[in-house]
Amino acid sequence: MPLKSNEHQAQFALTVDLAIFTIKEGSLNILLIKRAEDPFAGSWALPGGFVDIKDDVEEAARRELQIETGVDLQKSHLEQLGTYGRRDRDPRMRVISVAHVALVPSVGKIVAGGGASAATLVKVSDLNLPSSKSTGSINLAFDHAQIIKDAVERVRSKLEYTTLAAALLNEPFSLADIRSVYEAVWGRAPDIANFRRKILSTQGFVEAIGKAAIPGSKGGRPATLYRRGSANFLHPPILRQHVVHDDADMP
Amino acid sequence: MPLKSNEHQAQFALTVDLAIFTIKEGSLNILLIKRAEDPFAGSWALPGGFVDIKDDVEEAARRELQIETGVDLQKSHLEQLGTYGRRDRDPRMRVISVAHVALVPSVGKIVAGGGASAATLVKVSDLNLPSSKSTGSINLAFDHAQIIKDAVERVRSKLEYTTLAAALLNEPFSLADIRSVYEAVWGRAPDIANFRRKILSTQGFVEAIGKAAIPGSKGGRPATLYRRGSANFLHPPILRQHVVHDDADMP
DNA sequence: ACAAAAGTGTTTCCTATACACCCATGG
DNA sequence: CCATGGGTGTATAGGAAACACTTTTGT
Repeated sequence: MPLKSNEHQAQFALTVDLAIFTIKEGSLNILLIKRAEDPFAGSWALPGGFVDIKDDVEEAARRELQIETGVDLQKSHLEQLGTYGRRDRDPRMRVISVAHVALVPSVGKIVAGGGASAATLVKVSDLNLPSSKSTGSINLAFDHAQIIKDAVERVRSKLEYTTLAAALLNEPFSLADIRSVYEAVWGRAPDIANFRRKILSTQGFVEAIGKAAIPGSKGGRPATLYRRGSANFLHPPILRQHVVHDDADMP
Repeated sequence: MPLKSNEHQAQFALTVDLAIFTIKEGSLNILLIKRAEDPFAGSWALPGGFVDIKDDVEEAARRELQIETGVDLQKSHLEQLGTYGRRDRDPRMRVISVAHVALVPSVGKIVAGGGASAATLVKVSDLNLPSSKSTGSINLAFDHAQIIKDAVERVRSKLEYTTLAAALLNEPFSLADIRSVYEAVWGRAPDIANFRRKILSTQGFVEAIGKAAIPGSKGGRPATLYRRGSANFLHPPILRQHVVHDDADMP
C-alpha cells in the first residue's frame, strides 16, 4: 500500500451487512428486514448499517447485531464473510459493504427500525438465491441474494471442520440437538450412531454437565446434556456428501 | 442496509493490498515492496493501491497485480482474503483495505514504483509473523504481518481441498512438481506414491499432454507432463498433519 | 553397471458407514 | 408391555500411510 501522502483519494461510504442465522423449527433461518423506502421498497434485505468514522468495522458489526437481535454479544459467533464493492450495487451512491455472518442460538425481540417496515426470521429455503437448485421465491434487495448464498455456503462448510454447530444451540443441549443442526443446515444428517462417536471423541467439542433432559410426553430415554467445549476445530472434519460443485459465479 | 438517503455518511479511503505468492527455489515466496517514505519508511509492505471511485474492487486488485508483476491476468488465481479496517492501522488517515491473495507460477520483471524503493520476492519463512512458531526477522509495515499470516493460512488450507497447487506452476509440469508445491507450502510433502494416486484419481485435477520431461544431467526416468485440468475442488481433501491450532488472534 | 528419478504393487491400519441391538422413560 | 427416543456394539469396506519394488533414463 504505497500511499503518497499529499494525494487526494477517492472516498467511499462503508456499511456492514449481517447474515444472522438461527435454527427455527428444524430449518435454517436468516434474519431479514423489509425495506420501507426506495430503492427496493418492499423487498427483503439484510440488516446492517453505516460504519462511523470512529468505529472499527468489527465493532460496527457487533453493534448492529446487538441492535437488530438483542442477543448476548459475548456468546454469539460473528465472523467476516467478505466485502462486496461492485460499482452498481447501490443505485444511489458508491457503497462498499463488509458482510458478516453471525450464528445465534435464538433471537430476542426483533424490532424493525431505521428504514425497515418489518423484521423477521425467514427460512433460507424460501429465498430466491442465485443457485442452480434454488427453490424459494422471495427476492432480495441489492446484491443481498449473492451475499446470502455465500453466507450459507460458509456456514455449511464451517460445520464440516469446526465446532460451530453448537453456536446455534442454547445450552444445555443434547447430541441429538447438535445433529439436528447439521440436518437443518445440510439438509441431511449424518448417521446418529457414528455422529455421536465423532462428537464425543473430539476433545473439547462438548462438555457433559452431568444432567439429563426430561423426556417429552411420548417418553424415551432421557438425553445426556452438554454445554459447548473450548475446541474450535474438528480434526478430521465431518465431510458432507459432496454434490458436484456449483461454479456459476467463478470467472 | 437501511439507507436513509438524505443522511450524511462518513467517507473512507479504500485500498487493495495484494499477497502475491509464488514458489522459488523450493520455498513459498511473497512479493513485497520496500517503503521509501514514512510512515514505516524502510519497512517491507504488501503491494497495493487505492481504489478509484470508478473501479470495482476486484478490478482494482487485478490492475495492481498486473502493474506489480506483469503476469498474465487470465492465467493467475486471484481471490479476496478479507477486509482490514482497524481504526489505527494507518497513522495518517482512516484507510480500509481489502486484502487479496494471488497465486502465480512466476513473476515477470518486478518494478519498484510509487513510494517503493525496492520490490522483490521474499521467503515467507524469513518474515516475522504474529505466529507462535515464527522464525523470521523481517518486520512489516502497518498490519501487513497479520494480513500475510492470514493469507498464508488461506493458501495452506486451500491446498487441502482445491486444485490450486497447479496454479503455482508453469505448464507443463510433472506430478513431482505438484508435490514440491505442497512441500514448499506445508513444509512437508505427502508420500509420493500415495500422492500421485490421489492426484490422478481426482478427475480434472491434471490432464496429460502426452509428452515426457527431459531428465536432468543426473538421469532418471522421464516424468510424464501435465497441464491444469478443469476441476477446482478435491474430494475428499488431502489433509495436513494438523498441529494444535493457533488461537492467538481469536476473541 | 550404477545412480537417480519416475512410477507401481502390496500390506497394514484406521475410520467412516451401515445397521442390529440394548437401555430408560411415558403412557 | 409397548412405543419412543437415547445410546452401544460390531462387521464391513474404502482409503490413507508406509515402504518395498520395478522402470527408464544419464554417465
